[in-house]
Amino acid sequence: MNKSLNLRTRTAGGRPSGRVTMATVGRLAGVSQVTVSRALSDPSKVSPATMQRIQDAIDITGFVPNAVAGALASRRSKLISALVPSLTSSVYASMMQSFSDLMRDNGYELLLSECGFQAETEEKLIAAHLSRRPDAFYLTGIHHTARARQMLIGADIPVVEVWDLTDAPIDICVGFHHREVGWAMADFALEAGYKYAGTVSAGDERALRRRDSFVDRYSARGGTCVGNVSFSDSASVAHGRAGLARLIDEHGFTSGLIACSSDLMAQGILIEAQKRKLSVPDQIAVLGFGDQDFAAYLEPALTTIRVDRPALGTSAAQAILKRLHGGSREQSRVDIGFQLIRRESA
Amino acid sequence: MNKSLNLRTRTAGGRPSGRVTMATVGRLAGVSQVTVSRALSDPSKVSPATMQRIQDAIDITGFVPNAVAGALASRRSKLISALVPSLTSSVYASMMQSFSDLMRDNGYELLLSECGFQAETEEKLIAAHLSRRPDAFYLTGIHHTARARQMLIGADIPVVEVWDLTDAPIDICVGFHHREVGWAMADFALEAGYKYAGTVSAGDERALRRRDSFVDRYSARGGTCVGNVSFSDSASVAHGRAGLARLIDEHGFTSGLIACSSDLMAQGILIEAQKRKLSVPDQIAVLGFGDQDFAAYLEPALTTIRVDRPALGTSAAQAILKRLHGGSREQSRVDIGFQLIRRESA
DNA sequence: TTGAAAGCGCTAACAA
DNA sequence: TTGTTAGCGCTTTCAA
Repeated sequence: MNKSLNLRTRTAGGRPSGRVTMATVGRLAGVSQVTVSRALSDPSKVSPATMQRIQDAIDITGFVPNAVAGALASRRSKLISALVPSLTSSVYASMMQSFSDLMRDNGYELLLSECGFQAETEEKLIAAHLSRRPDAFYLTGIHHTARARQMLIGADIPVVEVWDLTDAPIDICVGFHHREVGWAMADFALEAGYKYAGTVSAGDERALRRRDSFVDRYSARGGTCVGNVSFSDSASVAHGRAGLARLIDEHGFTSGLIACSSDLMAQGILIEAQKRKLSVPDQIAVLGFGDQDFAAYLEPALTTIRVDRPALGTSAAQAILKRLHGGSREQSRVDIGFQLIRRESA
Repeated sequence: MNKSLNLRTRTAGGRPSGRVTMATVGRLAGVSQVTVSRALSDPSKVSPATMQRIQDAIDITGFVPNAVAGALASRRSKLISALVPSLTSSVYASMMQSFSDLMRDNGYELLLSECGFQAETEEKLIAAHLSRRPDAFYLTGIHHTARARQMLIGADIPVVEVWDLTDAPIDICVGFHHREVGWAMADFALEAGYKYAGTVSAGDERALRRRDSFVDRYSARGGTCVGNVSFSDSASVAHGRAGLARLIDEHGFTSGLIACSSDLMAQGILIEAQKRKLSVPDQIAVLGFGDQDFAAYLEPALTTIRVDRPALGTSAAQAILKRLHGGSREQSRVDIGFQLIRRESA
């Protein structure tokens, strides 16, 4: 009684619950510190009566367990590091969402940083994150510096590379072949009867790879590629509009299909076409990438490549969890595929 | 020489650098463990020759400092907890970006979770985050459960509440008055000559607060509010389209201004209007909120409320850093304001 | 079912 | 400039 009063006073005062430890709780409940630890990690290992007293003590003190100490002692941080190129791009965000949901359901929190599109920036962040001893690592893409790979391998934790596929993953990789996306877009363009095409792309490496394979296949099968416009930074509606303008004004594009690196670019093209009173898809056909939320609700509705982002996130999380719990050791590769969704814009 | 060889062998082998500690590095460099710690935290406290040997030892071993142990010993985790309603909404993401950039420049990493729009979910996440002993806490909005406030106050760390303003912040708060936004929208509508108005909103509390103050002011000053449509979840283009449809079909809206809870909604309305061949802004005027990237590039360009999201993020970070370094104790409140940007849609 | 003892890998005094 | 000594608050054996 007296004790609890003391504790309440402290809680009301200056530096409170931060100082409450398992030892404090144990003292109040009349048990040792270890018993408190057990009660929290596995209640079945503690008698119901003891459990109750501990619970009361926790309520009184407002005890919040110190996961830092726990992590140091157990060598498990319950933290997952994640590096994404951009927080603002809803493409990455929407897959991150399903990834983190599943992780959190299993007791893991996310240490998230934005790494941009440069491997050197990523390398520094990997070092910073590894010092926090995450239990697993999420990376976007398959291109990393040699030192980054080395550090990651040295850390001896599950590493998942998402959004792309390679024969030599660091550990696990979940994604799809961007080259095949380009091919599918080219085949579609040809089969739909578009003899002329242009491309508008953002500056990231995967987008450029899709574009290159599109152009190769399209040309190889007899299409005429009128011009390629690319921007060094991320996709945006503004770039989409400027992209169509440049295709027309600088490359003499008059009609045909435009293959975009993302739905956002495609949206910009739709708007610029509308402004210039060019009919879509008759004069200008537009093919997006991503099948973002808005794609089906544009006017005309966007024909695009759908990537199942929730599945991407879920698969990545499942692969990590399997390693973490099950403990399987073999490298794994999951091809999530993609799908061309034909709507009205092409 | 021998030692370094041993270490290399271990690194190539099974469980490597994870086991390398400051003690290992020190042994290799011929100094004690503390000297390694000093060399890393403040090189000026160590002689250049020693520094060099330590650096070599680090390179050879691939040593990655254990920040978990560091945090436990120093009681500073260099971690900032952040809870945002949604990762996919670029509105929150773009402010988080500037927040995290500034934090990272000062050596802090982000523990980020999505908390949705319910205070109960948030409460659980707050508890989980606090157990990791973050050095500061970032919250979205000012509505939290009593227990959440209590835990946060008990943690005795800087807490910043962003996106809204209140007279009773937990600690620091940075935002603007949503009520004033509604008033500004109403005043604009009236002064621009729109006698009829409708609203389309997402389900979050701040959006609803803006809408309510819009409706109050607009009606009070003589405008006629034809109808309000709201959705229980987040804003989207699809909801924008459906919103206009419902305003017209269910509320008999024929002409006037539509005040939206976000630019995304506004965009949907623009598209639906185009589809229905209603001219904007002549028959239907549209007023957005947020001034997102795309707003200026829609057709017609969107008239909207600009909130300086980078400034929001930077201010929040600066306030935290000031507390963390300077150590000032007084509560602070920063009104970041907002601005109506008139373009073509209204 | 419970407890005692020994660390986890660092930082923070205090000495030398 | 460097080292010694104590912890930080937990988890992990190992005993009782």
